[in-house]
Amino acid sequence: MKEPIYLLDGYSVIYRAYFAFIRQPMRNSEGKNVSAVFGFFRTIFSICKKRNTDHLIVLMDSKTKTFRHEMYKEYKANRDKTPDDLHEQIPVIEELLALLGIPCIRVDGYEADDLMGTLAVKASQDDRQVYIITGDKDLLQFVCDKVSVLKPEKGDLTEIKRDDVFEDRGVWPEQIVDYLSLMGDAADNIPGVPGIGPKTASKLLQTFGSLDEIYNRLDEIKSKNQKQKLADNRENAFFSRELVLIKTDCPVPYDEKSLRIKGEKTEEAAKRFMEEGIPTLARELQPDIVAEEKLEAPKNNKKGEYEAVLNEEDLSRWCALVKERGIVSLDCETDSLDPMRANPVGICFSVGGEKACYIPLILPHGDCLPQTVVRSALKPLLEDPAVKVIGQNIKYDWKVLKRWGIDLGDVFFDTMVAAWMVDAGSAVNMDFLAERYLNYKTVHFKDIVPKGKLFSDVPLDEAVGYAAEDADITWRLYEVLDDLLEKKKLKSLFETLEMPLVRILAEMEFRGILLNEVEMDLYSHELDNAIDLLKKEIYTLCGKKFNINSTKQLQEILFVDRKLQPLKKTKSGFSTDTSVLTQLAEEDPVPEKILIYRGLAKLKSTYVDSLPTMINPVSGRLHTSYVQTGAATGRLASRDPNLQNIPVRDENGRRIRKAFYPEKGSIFLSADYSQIELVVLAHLSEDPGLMEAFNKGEDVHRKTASLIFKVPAEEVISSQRRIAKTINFGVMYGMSAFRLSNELKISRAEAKQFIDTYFEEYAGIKRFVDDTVAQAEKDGGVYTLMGRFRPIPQITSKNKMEKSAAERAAVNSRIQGTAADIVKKAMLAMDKKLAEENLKAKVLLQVHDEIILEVPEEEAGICEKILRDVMEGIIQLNVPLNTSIESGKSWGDIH
DNA sequence: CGTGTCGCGTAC
DNA sequence: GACGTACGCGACACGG
Repeated sequence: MKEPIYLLDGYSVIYRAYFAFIRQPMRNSEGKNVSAVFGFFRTIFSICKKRNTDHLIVLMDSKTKTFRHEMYKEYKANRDKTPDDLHEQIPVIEELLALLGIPCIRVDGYEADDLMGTLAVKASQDDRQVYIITGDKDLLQFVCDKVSVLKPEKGDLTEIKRDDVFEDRGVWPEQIVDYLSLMGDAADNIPGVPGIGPKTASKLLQTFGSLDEIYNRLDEIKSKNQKQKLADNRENAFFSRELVLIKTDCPVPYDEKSLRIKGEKTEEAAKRFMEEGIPTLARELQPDIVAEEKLEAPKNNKKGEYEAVLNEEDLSRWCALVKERGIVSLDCETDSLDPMRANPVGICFSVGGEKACYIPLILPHGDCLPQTVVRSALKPLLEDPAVKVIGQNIKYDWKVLKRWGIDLGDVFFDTMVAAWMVDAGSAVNMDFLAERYLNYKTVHFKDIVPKGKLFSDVPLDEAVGYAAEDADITWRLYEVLDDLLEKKKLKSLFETLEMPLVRILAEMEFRGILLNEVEMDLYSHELDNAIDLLKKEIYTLCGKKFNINSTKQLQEILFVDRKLQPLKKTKSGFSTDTSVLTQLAEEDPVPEKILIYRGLAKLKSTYVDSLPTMINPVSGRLHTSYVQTGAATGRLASRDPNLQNIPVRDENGRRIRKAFYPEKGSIFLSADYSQIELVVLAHLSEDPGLMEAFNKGEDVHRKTASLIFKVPAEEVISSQRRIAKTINFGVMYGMSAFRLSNELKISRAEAKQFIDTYFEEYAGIKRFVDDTVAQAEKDGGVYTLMGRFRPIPQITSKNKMEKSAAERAAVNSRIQGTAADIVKKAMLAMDKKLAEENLKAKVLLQVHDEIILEVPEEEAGICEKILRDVMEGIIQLNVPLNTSIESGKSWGDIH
């Protein structure tokens, strides 16, 4: 028997490699996607190594049209265009194949499938074992004793033999062609028999054996429906069969020489892998190769030593150790993800040295110390301002412990916040951070706690291994991230802004806000009636019932039944969003009703019905959670519930705001930065025109209108001001002429004219945009005024769309991020001032450019003054930063 | 039945 | 395709 050969389906493996990493593409240091190059060669290398072979050939599809296109010009017609960042990788792959001397064959007019089919037949006749590496199902038609398919899956290859084909699909390899002819293939645009999928196809073939037999004995098919479908599509089925049948007579060389990897210029190939930013593969070829510049971060993936603390002796030993060191990493295990409801079931500590302990707190979980004993030992320790506490998302632990009776004395270092500052573009959960910075694979919560169970149900040994590990890893991450913050000059921002903010946010969340439940309930019923009425009207107008919430069904109604004009597309059909419905409302009564229905349904489901369920039964208040690492720009996010998107723009929505009210004897005080993003833009760009507008206290939109329409400010009419306002905001988001023209219902040319004039008049803004892009290209990201960095790797993308999206994000990030820094700084200063003045007023909410306080009535006057002074004096910009302050007996009274 | 994705809509 | 940053709802498709 001769050496087995390996036939690799080039494009199939390339595509699978690319899409395997699509959610988190592998990028080299320049931000270029290298997923396909990496995955493709990793597959090849692993075959050569594991199978100890050098008989491997790569087959590629013809670059010109094939005989299938001649048969059927729609062949593969509905395939999406290859993404640009994949397309760019193909020449690199070909270059590397050549350097490595791996045979790569392409024959005009034939697809790789046909080349593989031909070679598979030749080789098996030549007494060789054949392996076909592909992710496509078509090649299964060749599987037999001598031929099997290797399918790349999860970085590994699964071998598919004859029996496996039957097991997976319910048909034998020789039936695969008929099977595919019946079911068709959407990806290749092969019709098949519509309505027959894989299940039915295999059932039919099991009964009848082949496509010919199915049609010979059509009368024996019981299901009328199936019989009809088959009868109607006889031609389609047989035509599909011709397309699916792979050729075995292509003009392709088959000789010992052309089947082998020559493996010549491996050093050059290794170098090339390094250049592409794939050191892993470079080292496969040349283990001692080193990167030109940067060194890998030191990894710490030693296994930790963990112990359970079950007696007073061990407890005091740990307490003494923490006290002596004055610094500890801490992690609480609890019975709920909601920190305002969670009770601790165990606490763990580490002070470094890859050692950690776990103190269980409830019985089934371990023969543990009484909670009162643990609490009185830990309270003086953790409340001591001389003991620095480190945690991963420590705001959570802080709140849980506070409810348990311990108020942390020095919330010193949050590894999650640190990781986010170091790289705002990546994940910050601990499992990810451990792999990234320590090369350490953590135990996952899911793997030790069965679904529906609590952490306290887990046996003590396993619990120790998981929980203590969290404290241990948190400590290790602290060491690495502390260093990184220093190196990246982010330490001061971290220490003076983000870490102090952790406590402020925790306090705001802890306090919560009152919501009038009775009013919400009342409103819910009113909405219910209004929605019901609208539903009925819509059904009557349409002549049938359907689910109005389903965009799919709605499209059917609007664009098929009512024959309205689809105006916009989405990925999977026609859009039915507000802008479309508003336009359609001009010629049909239904869209108008749908708009109203949507508005009410949104209010009801997202706010009116949902908010009351989140009121904490103990405090009677609504406690949001601010996600400090939520936005890459530096903004906060709010969730569970999100109190940063409570409606305000129309009356119906404002009724929800009105249901938020202060405690008895208090009022709400709100301070809102006026136009903070435009002010920031004026400061950063130093554009004289924009600066002048703010310095003279002019109406900036009016001034913009006067500039672009070239009329005196006092002659600007409201429509001109509206356009100017849209452009002012649009510029900060990088709005295109296309979008502007849609928004303002003007022509593209007009819109472009406006934008051009805008940038002529505000030349400083133009320069700001250009400088920002240039600087982002240089540094791979942008900085805010206070030095916060946001990585934007796509800024060097060759994909036009990706590149311009990155440019917009760069410009917007500097503005939005600087504004976010300013508001955060003001929150800190405000909190400090209130404490200094011994005031009872508390900051409750932050909504990006606004902070809201709950203030006892007698403090209203003084607080208003403090608030204004703090907000307006927090930073000296080259234009004034104005604040509008309002107060009220409900949130709805403000604005 | 849970999970992930899409379309849509709310905020700034 | 075409405006930045978020969160969350209902529908739907998919996989067990």
